[in-house]
Amino acid sequence: MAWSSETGLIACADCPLGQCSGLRPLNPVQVEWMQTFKQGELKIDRGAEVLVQGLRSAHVYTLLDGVLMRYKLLEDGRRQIVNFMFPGDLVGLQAAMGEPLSHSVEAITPATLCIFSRERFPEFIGQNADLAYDVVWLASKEEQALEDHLVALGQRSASERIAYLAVFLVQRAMETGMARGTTVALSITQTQIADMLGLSLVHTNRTMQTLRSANLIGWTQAEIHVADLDAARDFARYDAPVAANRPYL
Amino acid sequence: MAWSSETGLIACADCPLGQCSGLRPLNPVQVEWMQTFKQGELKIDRGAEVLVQGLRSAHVYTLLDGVLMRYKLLEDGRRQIVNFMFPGDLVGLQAAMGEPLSHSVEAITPATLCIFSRERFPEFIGQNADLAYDVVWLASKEEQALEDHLVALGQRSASERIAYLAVFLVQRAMETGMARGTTVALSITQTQIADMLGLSLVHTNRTMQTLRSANLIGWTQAEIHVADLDAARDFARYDAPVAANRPYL
DNA sequence: ACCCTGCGTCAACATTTGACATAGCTGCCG
DNA sequence: CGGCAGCTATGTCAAATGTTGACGCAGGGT
Repeated sequence: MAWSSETGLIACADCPLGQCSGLRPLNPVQVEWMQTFKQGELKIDRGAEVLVQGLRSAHVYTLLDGVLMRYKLLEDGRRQIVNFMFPGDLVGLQAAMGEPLSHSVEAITPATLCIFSRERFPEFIGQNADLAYDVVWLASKEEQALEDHLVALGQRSASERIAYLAVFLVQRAMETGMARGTTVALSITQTQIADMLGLSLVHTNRTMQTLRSANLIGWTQAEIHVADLDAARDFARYDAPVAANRPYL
Repeated sequence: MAWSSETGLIACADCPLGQCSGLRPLNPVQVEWMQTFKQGELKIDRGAEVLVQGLRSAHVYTLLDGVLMRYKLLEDGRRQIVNFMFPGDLVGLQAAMGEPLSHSVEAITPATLCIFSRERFPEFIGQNADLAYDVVWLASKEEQALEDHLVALGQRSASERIAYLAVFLVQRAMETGMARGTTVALSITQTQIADMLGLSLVHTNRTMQTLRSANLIGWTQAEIHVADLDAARDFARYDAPVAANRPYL
């Protein structure tokens, strides 16, 4: 409280992520420890870039609010969206390793991020075993998500892919308290969907219409609505990962 | 030495990975620390399963010698190979997190693995900051590899994908000292290539023939040979990641 | 009010890729 | 030795997906 009133920033003790039912709250010692590493906050609009492919970033972030996407660009302009990031996700782990980034990160909703120093990251990991473990946990989960995306791109048909992505996004939104029931207010363009799933824009459009008229996936500019999650999961042949208690920093 | 002669196992001080030019050797303190965690070795043949999707494993491994593949199966039998693993890679990080595995791991050459206890992994991470950092580093690198695979599946044509995979494998083999020049003796079946790249077996076969007659990629049952690495990289539009000094455990 | 621009939609057509059937080759094993 | 299993190779055809170009609608700036 003192911290927030002095600095105008959110104190770690008041971290909004603590309210999030899908996330495991930090204990008081950890909160205090995190607080010493918090450097500030970043508030950005939809469309703003957080990190740029190829550069080394001086910061690592935790996403406090909003949704981001990570993508890679080829020189010829092709874009592959690699994953979407929800509150509690660690942004820029590669930066923490002192490496140039292999991808860019852009906000797809207005977003708030918590800023940490890249330089102090080794110290951060070294001095608190629990949190080091959590970092590994998050990295392992991220890897698991990418595996699932790989399966989608490699093995599934266009309609299965779109159903898969809808289920994936709705689930992540539910975990992080961003969903009302099974509906998520999230504006994702069809171009973004196409770039994530490796489909052409037009084919994405056609396929989405088919799924919509089959009443499987209701996906509009404004929101994603999956009436029957189980039916959609079944159609996409996607086994939902068990919602473990996700840590955050 | 004492250790190896007493137990018949390789002592960490004699770890074959220490000879590998692409890997950063451990310092003596770390070697000693690793030694206390080493539980044994696993020697397996081509085709043997190391880890099985859906199960919890009691062990985590480091690959000492050989090549493995990680894959996910769908209930209907479709298989997506997620990545290949080379000496020095950490196998079963998810197991270390106490989670059921999201993928299986199978040897594609005879292989030797170093066995660590899953239960003691938190302790391992907690008591040695350097090594904890290395674990995060490895996880981050693995994530980067999966990103590259995603770009391949999402954005590249069949021939680009095959060229990409050839370059990827040759590079990893070169880093780990498994290549003679730009040739790698590694038996990968076309079915495996197809399952990795999301192509049908038949189309994979045809495309490989095309690449072979164009003298871009020489890929046979017995070995992968890329005469001109730069040309192949260029064709696949694949930017080789800088070969940083990879740690190992 | 105007003109941008971004986004979703539609139709016609081209291309890539997959499916199926079949055959040759090799190594293994009884 | 014969036969089976796994792998690579070919041909033909069908289906899935990509490409191009055009239209309308909404929002934002001048």
